[in-house]
Formats: sequence, structure tokens, C-alpha cells
Amino acid sequence: MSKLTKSSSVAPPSVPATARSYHHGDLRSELLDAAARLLREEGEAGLSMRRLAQELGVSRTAPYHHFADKHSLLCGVAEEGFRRFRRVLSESELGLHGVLREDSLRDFSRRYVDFAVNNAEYYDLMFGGKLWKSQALTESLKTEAYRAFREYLGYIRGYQQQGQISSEVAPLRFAQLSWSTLHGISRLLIDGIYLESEVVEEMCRTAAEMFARQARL
Amino acid sequence: MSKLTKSSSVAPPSVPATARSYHHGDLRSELLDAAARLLREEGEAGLSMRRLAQELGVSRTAPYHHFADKHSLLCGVAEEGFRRFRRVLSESELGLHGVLREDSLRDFSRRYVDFAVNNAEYYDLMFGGKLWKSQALTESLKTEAYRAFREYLGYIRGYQQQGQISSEVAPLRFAQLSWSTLHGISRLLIDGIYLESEVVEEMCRTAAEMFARQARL
DNA sequence: GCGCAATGTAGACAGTGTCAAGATGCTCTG
DNA sequence: CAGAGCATCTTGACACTGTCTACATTGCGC
Repeated sequence: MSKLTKSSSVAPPSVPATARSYHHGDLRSELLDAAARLLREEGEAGLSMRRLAQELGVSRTAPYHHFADKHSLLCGVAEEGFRRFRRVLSESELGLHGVLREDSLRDFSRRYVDFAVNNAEYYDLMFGGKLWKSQALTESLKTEAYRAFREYLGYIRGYQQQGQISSEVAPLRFAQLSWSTLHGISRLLIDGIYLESEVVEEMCRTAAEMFARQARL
Repeated sequence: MSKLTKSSSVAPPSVPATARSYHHGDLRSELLDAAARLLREEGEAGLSMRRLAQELGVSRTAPYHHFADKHSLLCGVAEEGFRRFRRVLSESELGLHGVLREDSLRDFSRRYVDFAVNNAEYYDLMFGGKLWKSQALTESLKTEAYRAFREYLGYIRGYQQQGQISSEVAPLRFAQLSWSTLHGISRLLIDGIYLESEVVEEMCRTAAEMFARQARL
């Protein structure tokens, strides 16, 4: 019984006053939120299944009734990340399908990189080897993950059909290449390699310029 | 004494016949090699300090006389990776400082991505958040890491001074942007995201084309 | 109201990184 | 050649991890 350390935490995580009576109520989604929070605040090393359970005031093994294992839990977090990611990207000018201007590419690039940098705890899982290399992505995660890229590819195809992108450009290749660039910028920024966060703006501008030239706008 | 499992390994790792007598002889470098091998064969999860020690037939804590902790060991592996990386890149046509052609950029890109894909166990450490985020890179690793990029930047500056790259291009920005692209391609390939290894060649070709246009060759 | 499925719990096991204390043997100085 | 000093290696211990098994409690549908 010595583990009710929850009462010692400064701000109890929004439990509705009725303290809790054996059954938690909404453990699954609270696990996902707490996991993301721990990752953000303390990095990968700060997240353990046991710690997570303790933080939410349940026993060590309770989370296993909602996620088969740690891997599944992380897939769940990544999935939530993709939902937020798609929402951000879909608000981009790029989806408007009018005239394709360099500004639109810049806006998209900026949104992409900003999301990655400001939601690194999600981005790391969404586009990191940790989950993908395991070759065991949740089916729902796979769906969500590919949808993001497919939507982007759809934009490119749309613009090409409207004659806004040279017909000599292979849409898939163009999409992969520009996505790679944005991914590379994001990764270097997040990990603090060769790039400082002060240059985000300029990197995105130059990247968009490069994309535009490649598309022969 | 039951831990001399080394004799049970199929191919003893090139020990000079004189089996070993308390002192190992060259543990440090064997640790680095074995660590890279384990990472390659079994991934990050397959590498533990204890496993490493057992594999080399020494006690669990012996490695700690050569590396302060696991982190330092990994820094050592990454450093070796950078040495190999620089060697590969320096053989590129890009270093020749004659006329800059798209072919040179393609050759460089190809070498970069090929190294990353075929030496993923090194690349992951060299350019992964695992070490960089810790903010505690070994001094010698930092040196080696920045040297790689500085050499590349040097190539770009050299070509610009020879009038091979438009003076409107900021060399640092161009270097960062193209490096980001190559990094992004490599990461997506290694992690198996959106890119299949069959398209390596074409991605590199298209990337070089894009770089060349940006440089206004 | 009852039974079952969902959800919670404690106990145990093998594995991890790493610290502290002690054993061994190479090397160099006297 | 003796022996001191030091690098190296060893065993023991600790706190932590993910996850398995077995058991307890509860809410919901009949």
C-alpha cells in the first residue's frame, strides 16, 4: 500500500474529484497522454511502463490490460501524433488547389518542420526507427501513417494535372524527395546536429525555393 | 568459472592462440568491434554491456575499465563510424575541385546514402538523437563529427569561389540544405518509411539534379 | 440477481546499467 | 632481481526494467 504516492504529486492529473474506486474510468487515454508528457519532459529514458502506472496511481500491470506491451503503447502514442500532424498539414495553403506558388510550398514546409520541432516526442515515434524497424506497426498506425504521405502525394498530383508542375517531374519521386528534405531538416533540428533552431525560417524558405525550381514553377 | 563460454563460440575473434590469462590484451578495440557487430546483427535491443562482456569472455564489469559507461562506449563506436564515413566521402569526385558537374553531386549523394544504408549500425549512432540529444558527446567525437560537415562545406565554398556555384547562393545554407536532404533520404531508407531500397539510385539522381538547379549550374 | 467479461492487483523472474571492494599481473624503479 | 604501483579484471550487490502468472474486484447484460 506504500505506493499511493499519487497523493504526494503536486497537481493530480485532472481526476474528477471522486477519487477512484478500483476501476479507473479512462485509463487507456490517460496512459497515452501521460506517456507523451513523460517523453516530452524527460525523454525516452524517462518513460517506463511502471513509472507510467505509478504516475497514474494504478498498479504496475494495469496498463497491460489496455496495451499488449510497451511497443503497442508507443504505437498508440504515434497514432495520436499522426492525427495531430495531419490536422496541421491539412490547414496548409497547399491543400487549396488553386495556383501553386512558392509561398504555398513554404507554408507547408514551415508547418511540417514546426510541428516536428514542437512535438518532437510525437515526431520521434511517428518517424523514428524505434517503431518502424520493428516491422510490427499496429494496423491502425500503418493506416494513419500512410494516409499522411498519400495526402501530400495527392496535392502534388493535383497540381501537376492542373499544369502547375512540369509534366517531366515524376510526382511520386518529387513527393518523396521533398518529404525527405523536410524530414532531414526536422531530424537535424530535433537532434541538434549541424542546425540551430534560429535558422528554421530560412531553411524552410530555401527549401521551398529549391522545391519550386525542381517543379519548374 | 562457469563463464568461459568463449570456448563455445564457433569462431574465436582472432585472439593470438595464447588463450588469455586474466589480462585480455586488446579489450578496448574488441569492445568497439563487437558492439558494432551486435548492433548490426540484432539491433539496439541486442546490445548490452553484460552481453558484450560475455561475448568477449570477460566479466560483466571489465568493459567499465575502458569506457566510463554505455554512453561512452557508443560514442566510441560512433567515432569509428565517422572515420569510415569521411574516408568514403573523401574518395568522392566532389573533392577534386575541377569543374562542378551534376555527376559529381550525384556521386557524392550516392556515396553518402550508400554508406548510411550499408552501415546503418554506425549511421544510427553518428546521426541519431540517442547520442546527440544527451548533450554529452565525447570531445573527440564532436571533433570528428563536425569535421565531416566542415569538409563538405569546404567543397561548396571552393566551387563557389571558382565561379561554379552562383554567388547568390549562401554556401552554408546550401550545404545544410543538401545535407538535410541526404540525411532525410538515408533515414527514411534505413527505417523503412515511405522509401524502398530499390529507388536509392533514382532518388540520388533526382536529388543531385535538384541540388544542381539550386546551385544554378 | 447473477454470471461473466473487463479491469484491477500482487508476486515472481530474468534481464539491465553501474557502483564498491577485492584479486591479479604487467611494468618500471631501486 | 625485489617489490611497489597501477592498469586491468573479478565477484557481489542494488535498483530498476518489461512482462508472465495467478488472483481480486467490479460493472454490465441477461
